[in-house]
Amino acid sequence: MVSELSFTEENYLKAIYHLSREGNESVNTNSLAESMNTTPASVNDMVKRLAHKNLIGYQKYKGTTLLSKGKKIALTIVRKHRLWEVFLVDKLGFRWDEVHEIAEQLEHIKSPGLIKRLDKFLGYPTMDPHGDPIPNEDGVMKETRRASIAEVTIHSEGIVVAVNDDDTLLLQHLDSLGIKLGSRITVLDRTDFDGSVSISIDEGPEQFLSKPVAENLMITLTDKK
Amino acid sequence: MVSELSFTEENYLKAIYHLSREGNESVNTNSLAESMNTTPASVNDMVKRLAHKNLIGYQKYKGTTLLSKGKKIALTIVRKHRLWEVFLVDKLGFRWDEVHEIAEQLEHIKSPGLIKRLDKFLGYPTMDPHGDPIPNEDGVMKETRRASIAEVTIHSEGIVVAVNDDDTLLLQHLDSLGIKLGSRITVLDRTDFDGSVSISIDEGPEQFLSKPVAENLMITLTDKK
DNA sequence: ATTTATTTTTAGATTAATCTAAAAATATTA
DNA sequence: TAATATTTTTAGATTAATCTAAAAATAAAT
Repeated sequence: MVSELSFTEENYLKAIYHLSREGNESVNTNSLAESMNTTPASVNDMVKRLAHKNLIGYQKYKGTTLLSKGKKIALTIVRKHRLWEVFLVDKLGFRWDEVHEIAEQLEHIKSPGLIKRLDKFLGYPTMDPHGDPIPNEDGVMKETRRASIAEVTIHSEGIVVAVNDDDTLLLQHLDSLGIKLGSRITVLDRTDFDGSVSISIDEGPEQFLSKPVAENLMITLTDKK
Repeated sequence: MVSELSFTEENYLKAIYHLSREGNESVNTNSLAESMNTTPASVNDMVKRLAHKNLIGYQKYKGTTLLSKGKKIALTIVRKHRLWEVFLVDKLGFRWDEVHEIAEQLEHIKSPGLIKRLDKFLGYPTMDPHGDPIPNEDGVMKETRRASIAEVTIHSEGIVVAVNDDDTLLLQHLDSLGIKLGSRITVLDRTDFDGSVSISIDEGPEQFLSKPVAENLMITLTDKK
C-alpha cells in the first residue's frame, strides 16, 4: 500500500520520469532542482523521502532512478495530465497552449474511477493535444514518431507539432486552411502523380495540400499495430 | 489582491459559509472544529490567519463571521464544487451520491477561465445533482424551495430530494418508474379531476404519477423570475 | 452569586517542505 | 597529480498546518 502521496511527491516522481527520458537514465540533483524550481538542498531532502518509500533508487552522489513502483505512479500522473488536456481542448474549447497549467493541477485529483470514466467520455484518446502519447491504465503507451504529411501512410491520423519551413507565405497558407500547431489531421488520400494529399482537419471537410506543403508539415502519430 | 489561498484556507471559508447559514450568522470555534475534523486549537490558529487577511471578522471568544471578501471567495468555491458535481453526474455518469469527495478536490483548481467554460459546456445549470442551487459568477444564486410534485406549477423542473413516505410499495413503484434521489423531473401536466400528474424523468418519455405518489415525492426547484 | 461545566485561547511541539550557508565529495583542468 | 571548479550533501532555520495539555474566559446550574 502506497500511503497516498502529496502533490509535491507526485511532482518529483513525474519530473524524474521526464528527466530520465521515460525512466531509463539516472537523474542528478542539480537538474532535478532546476526542473522543480527549487534548490539542490530541497531536492536532496525529498529524494531521501522517496527512496525511503521505495519509489526511487538513490545512492549518495550517484543520482536517482525510478523504481518500478515509482515509475508506475509517474506514468499514471502523466496519463491523468494528458487525458485532462484532451478534455480541456476537445470539450471546453481551450487552445492546446493554454492547458498545461490547469492539467498540472488536475493530474493530482485522487479518485478511483474518475480517470476511467474520463477516458471513456473522451473516446479513449491515444494522444494529447501536444501530440504526446497517453499511457494506458497499465502505464503502457504507443510509440510515437514524427513524420511529414508527405511520408505518412494513408489513413494516418496525427497532431501537427511543427512546420519545418518558416516561410511567411507557407504559414499564411496554412493559417487560411485552418491548420495550426495542435490541429488533428487525418490523411485521406495521396495522388501519386504530383504527391499532393487530401486531408481532414479536426474531423472537418476534405482539403488539399500540395507536395511542398505536405513535406513541411510535421505531425506525430502513434503507430497502429 | 488576495495572495492566493491554500486549499485549507479555502476549506475553512467554505465551512464557515455553510455553518453560518449562507454567511449570515456567527460561527463558534467548536462547531468549526467539528466540521473541519480538527481541534479547536487548530481552528483558533487558522481563524487568526484569516482574520489577519481580512476575510473573516473575529473577536476573541465571540466567534467568526465572513467579511465580504471572504464570503465572495466562499461562494466561488461553492460554485465550483456544484458545477463539477454536475459535470461528474451529467457527463461522466457518476451517481449523485458518489461525487462529493471528488468535487471537494476539483473545487480548488485555480484557473481564470476554466469555470466559465465548464459552466457553458454544462449548459449553465442552476442546480447541482443534490438539488442545491449554483451561485453565478457574482455569487448570487436563485432561491430554492422544496415542494411536492403535487403542489408545484406545471412546467416546473426540479431534483428529487426526498420521499415523504417510506412505504416499501411506494419505493418499489418509484424504482420501477426509474425515479430515485437525484432524478431530474419536469412536470408536464396535471389533471384537475384526480390530481394525477404527467412528468418526464431525466428528459425521458412522459410518465404518469397518481395524486398520492405525487404528494410524497419532494423536489427542489429554483423559482423562475 | 458561587460553583461547575463548557468553550475558547495560549503555550509549546511536531511534520512536511522548503531555505541559506557551509562542508564534503566528485569532476575537470592545467 | 595537484589545484580548481562543480556538484552534492549536511546542518540548522523557517513557515504552514497541525497537535496536546493547560490556562483563561464565558455560560449554565445550583
